[in-house]
Amino acid sequence: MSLDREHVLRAAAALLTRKATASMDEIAKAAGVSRATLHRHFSGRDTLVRALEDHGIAEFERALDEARTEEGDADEAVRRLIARSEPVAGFLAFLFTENQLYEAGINEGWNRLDVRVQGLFRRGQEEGVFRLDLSPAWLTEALYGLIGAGAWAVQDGRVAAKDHTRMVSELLLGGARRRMER
Amino acid sequence: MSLDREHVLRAAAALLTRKATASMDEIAKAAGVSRATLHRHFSGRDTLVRALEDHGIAEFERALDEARTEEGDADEAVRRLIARSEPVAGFLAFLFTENQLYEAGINEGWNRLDVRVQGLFRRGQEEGVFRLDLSPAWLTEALYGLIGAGAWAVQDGRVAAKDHTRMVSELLLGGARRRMER
DNA sequence: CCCGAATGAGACATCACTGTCTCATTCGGG
DNA sequence: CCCGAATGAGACAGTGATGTCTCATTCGGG
Repeated sequence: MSLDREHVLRAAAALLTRKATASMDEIAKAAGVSRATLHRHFSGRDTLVRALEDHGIAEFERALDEARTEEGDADEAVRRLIARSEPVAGFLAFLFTENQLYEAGINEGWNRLDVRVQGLFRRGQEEGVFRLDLSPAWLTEALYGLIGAGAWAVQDGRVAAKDHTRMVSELLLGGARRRMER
Repeated sequence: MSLDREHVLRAAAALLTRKATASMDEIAKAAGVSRATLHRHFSGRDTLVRALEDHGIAEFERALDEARTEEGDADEAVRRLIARSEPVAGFLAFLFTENQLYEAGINEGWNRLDVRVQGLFRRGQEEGVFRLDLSPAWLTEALYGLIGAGAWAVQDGRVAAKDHTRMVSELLLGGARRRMER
């Protein structure tokens, strides 16, 4: 049942990320359902967008939980987080471009995640794993941006799906990690 | 004369990046002109978006020229490119999110730039400056993503404007550069 | 100071999208 | 096999945005 819902949301996120002005008709077609059915599941565009935001936030929070970001080396934790986020990268990309969420009331949910991610980078700095001249806020922003860019590149065939996690991890960690003195 | 145009385009890009469904009325207000005047400059929304794309592409191409990306060390060239792109980062962010350009006919212009940026990263790899396990295509995508994320973070007050270039450069180059054996 | 050009404000018809409805058809569990 | 639930297709009115127009006002160079 909710597998249908998941499928529709996924298609909607993919389309709206690429074309934010898409009509309900286009979204329905992209999801492979009729406009009537789309309306039965999500009464109106606002509801759909809200569901997209909620679902994306919930899924990313789950990734954050499963990655156990408080445990182990910070760089390994970041790597786990990216790997866990990969399946929901499409939703992340949507949330990232949908900056409109900074005017509605979704802030609380999103901010909660933001704090956790920033906390992870801060921990890495305190433990001497990450360089100190790049702020946690920026590293967080960069994480979102790179995951989104990666998802988009995969979806567009410019990068192989199996390389997504490695590409994002290597670039972000390579830039964030402190040079080993040696 | 065209300073007005530049101003309007800049405001439109900033607004549309944040809220892609903004009405012409909202865009006009954001630019500080009346809807009638906005219409006198750009006859219709399509025209405006097209102008935004063209202007963004032209400006980025200029940044590419001025950075002289064929000269000197590749990593320094990338740094110059990021620095030159900073003033037009807002347009870059718009182009990046406006992935719709992959269905219209703007491809040619954009592809031309894409080839040049990828070429720069490829040169860096051939000269032993950049690591080989991250493809030029991905590094290019990451460059766009990071510039966009940076512009967005600055516009939102999470990063100081003067830090934009350094933040983006350090992260991207840190991740892309080959480790010096030493 | 003057006059033409540009602008702001608003009215207006048009149009695409939206949300709701009906009805025929398909699907799937019992 | 059967029946209720879900779906697809389409019609329909309501609504908000759009594009065009007019007119009064402001602006800026000569």
